[in-house]
Amino acid sequence: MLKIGKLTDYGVVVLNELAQAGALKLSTDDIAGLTGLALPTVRKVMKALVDSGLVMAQRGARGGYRLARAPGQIRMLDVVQAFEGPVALTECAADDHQCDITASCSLSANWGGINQLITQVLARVTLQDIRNPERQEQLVRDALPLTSFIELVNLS
Amino acid sequence: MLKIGKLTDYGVVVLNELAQAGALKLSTDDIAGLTGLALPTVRKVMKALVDSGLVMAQRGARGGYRLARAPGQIRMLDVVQAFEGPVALTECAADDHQCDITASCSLSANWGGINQLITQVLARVTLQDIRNPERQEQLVRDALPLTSFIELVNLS
DNA sequence: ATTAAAGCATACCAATACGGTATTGATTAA
DNA sequence: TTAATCAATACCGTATTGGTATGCTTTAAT
Ligand code: SF4
Ligand code: SF4
Repeated sequence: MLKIGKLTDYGVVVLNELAQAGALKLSTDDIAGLTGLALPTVRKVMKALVDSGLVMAQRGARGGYRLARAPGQIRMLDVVQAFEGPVALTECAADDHQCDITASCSLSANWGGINQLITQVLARVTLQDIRNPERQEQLVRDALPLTSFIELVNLS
Repeated sequence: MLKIGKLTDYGVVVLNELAQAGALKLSTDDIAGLTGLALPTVRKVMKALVDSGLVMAQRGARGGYRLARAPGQIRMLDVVQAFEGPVALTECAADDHQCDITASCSLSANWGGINQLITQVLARVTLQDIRNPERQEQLVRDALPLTSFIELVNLS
């Protein structure tokens, strides 16, 4: 089950709530209440989001969190990277990392393509997109040209 | 670090070797030797590949493994599913599974789009593609139309 | 039939990653 | 000064994963 971490998922949920709130600052409590997440979990999520620069935090009384940019400027890729680091499908794709057989592996260089494709997809879907169910179908429909193109290539 | 499991990765490496061998059957020992993987690991990998129908096994003396279909007909999606089950980026995307807050989560329905996009990508890259480094760049280049299209959508 | 070469199935273990929780400290507005 | 709020760190239990070992079943060749 190829999946992203729960925390990453929660991150998106929180971002969604922040987008809803707009200019209004939300406290940790607010977020916990709105999302149904446990308080400590929210803290952990917020730390990652703040560290990555996706949300701004203001502390002290009447503080809270707000988005650092417009929802249309927050890419899924940013969120994923905030929680899970760089996208590297294989070990050898990550910097410095290399698996036991990297030396003799004839494919170590060949994963780059898929890696980039996945990255592209994540980079092009924004928080705004994911907030809007109608756009979901649109995205998939738009991807069809890609698939048919590759199909042609494969016939060669 | 969004990644696939090592076993999945190894699966591709093995498939690559089988593709190279063509009609010739490879034994577990052969595969271990060619790839540099440990014998028990190869066994585990082969089980998944056979169960999923991607490779045929013939047992007994002079037995061995060979691809069940042409490399161009083996999709990365098939391999990933063979090792990791269905592609479900979030908990709620998998059948029956649902996270603690699914009930109150406003985004539970909205991950479908990305999920399908990722699936599409994996479905359209074949073993043949990944064996050929030159095709890597081609694939990424072909993806550009998709990205520019989405860019336009985002401006609305 | 016998035998040896293979694949098959299962069970087990260790390490890591992950999710979740608690505690304490640092800021800042009122 | 004080209360509200975020920040930092540290901890722990569990689940997953990767890796290993062992014994059994099938089959071709002789
Ligand atoms: S070297 Fe080969 S087996 Fe190792 S991570 Fe890279 S692709 Fe996978
Ligand atoms: S319900 Fe919401 S939080 Fe739970 S898995 Fe689905 S999207 Fe993620």
